[in-house]
Amino acid sequence: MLNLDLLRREPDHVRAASRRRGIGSEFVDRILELDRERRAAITSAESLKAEKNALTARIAKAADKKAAAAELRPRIAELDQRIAEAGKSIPVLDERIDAELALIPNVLDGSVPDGSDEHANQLVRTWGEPPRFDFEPKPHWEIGERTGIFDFERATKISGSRFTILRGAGARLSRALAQFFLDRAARNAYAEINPPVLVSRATMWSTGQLSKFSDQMYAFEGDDANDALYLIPTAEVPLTGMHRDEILPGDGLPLRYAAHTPCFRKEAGAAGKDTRGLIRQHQFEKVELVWLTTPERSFDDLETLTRNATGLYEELGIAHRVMLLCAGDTGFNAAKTYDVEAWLPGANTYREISSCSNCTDFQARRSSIRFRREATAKPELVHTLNGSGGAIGRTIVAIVENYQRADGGIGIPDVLRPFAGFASIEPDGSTR
RNA sequence: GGAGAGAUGGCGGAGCGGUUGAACGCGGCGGUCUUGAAAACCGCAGGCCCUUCACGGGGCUCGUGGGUUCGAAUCCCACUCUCUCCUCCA
Repeated sequence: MLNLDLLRREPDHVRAASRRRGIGSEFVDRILELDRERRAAITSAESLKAEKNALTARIAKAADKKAAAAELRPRIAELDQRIAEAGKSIPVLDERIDAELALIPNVLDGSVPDGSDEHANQLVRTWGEPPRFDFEPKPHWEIGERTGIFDFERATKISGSRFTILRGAGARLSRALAQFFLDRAARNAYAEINPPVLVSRATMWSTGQLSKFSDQMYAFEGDDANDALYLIPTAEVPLTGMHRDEILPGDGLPLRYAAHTPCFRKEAGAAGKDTRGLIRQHQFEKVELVWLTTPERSFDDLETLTRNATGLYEELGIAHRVMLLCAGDTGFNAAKTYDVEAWLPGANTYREISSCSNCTDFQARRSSIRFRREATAKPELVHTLNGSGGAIGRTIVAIVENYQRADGGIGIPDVLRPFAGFASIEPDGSTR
């Protein structure tokens, strides 16, 4: 959620930020007007309350309380009426301001390039060379189906489209990747968390997912709207939600968390995109990395987080590049996002494999996650960062396509072998 | 699912319907003392919002939402959550 105070003090800054996102800025004046009305209502209602409280205190101090109460009761009753009248618009205005504010994306960092879509994203760096093949490299679904490690047909039978069954070496590879990612997260000082994957509406709301992913999430209806439970679209939700409404000691920051969870997305609006293979699934696993950090270091921490993600693909020997997303491509909560894109020989292109974002105080404001620099200091909002480190399904895709052999078998990257327990997947699906 | 108990400040724990935003203890912060530390002693301290250039002033806040009352942490109602016992269960 955007800082209302920023909007009051620097409306032009917010207007400029909206323009960069390619959205209108009429909301600025609308909110400022609502805010003026709201504050006027609060001020008048509160001064009437103060008047009333003074009368009540007089009764409390009077020698004869009954007599004092009898004398003052009519004036108090009149004040009660005026208080109710003066204050009745406040909750309505609150709601309207919140509703407007909830639709405004985070203010972009100055380093984010202009542009409306992915074509304007900026190449930051590349690592590795795309592998050369002396045969025509195949897409992962072909290799996977031939070896039997993916079973799309039966997955469709039991669940529908955009689900995949991993079988044998495929399932083991998935498990090995989860272990590998978690192992590296631990080395990089992330605390491992195993959170619930069903979360309450309040949690979804506070992490800002309801506005961003509202049509992307699977929900279980409760007896009423408030006991609905949502399947998480990413572990970012429970990991940042954990500290909702907390004031953290400043010397404990940054907090770094890693969680391996399944993630669930409806992928509404992605019809026809990535229909083959396991690039875009309704259910997938990943290890998510989350930081709660301080404002002055959050952009440096974003670099570290991104390095943590790319380090995984360096170890796996998969060529990749880091892209700085342009204004139009940067997500709602983020002030700045780096995508890590892995080279996929079957597709002959780079595809997103991790997305690392600094949400600054945008998420923390809605979730009310704060910290104190000193024991006696005023609480300030933390900055939150999140990124995948890494995405298990998409990494399987990258391994299968990059390590495919002419005979239809698949090599396993060296670092993964101790976790997998095998060094290759043979054309018949067996392992060596 | 059934029965009971309870929800107060960072923690523990008080709180006749009226200077209780909240005793007391621990913890925290700042002092005094000390070469330094500890101990002891003294003092300061919740959060949110409105207002003010500022000093300050004001409102809200004792799980949440309603109600009674001139006045509610204290009384009433509903809800939520936690704990104990029973039941069930990976």
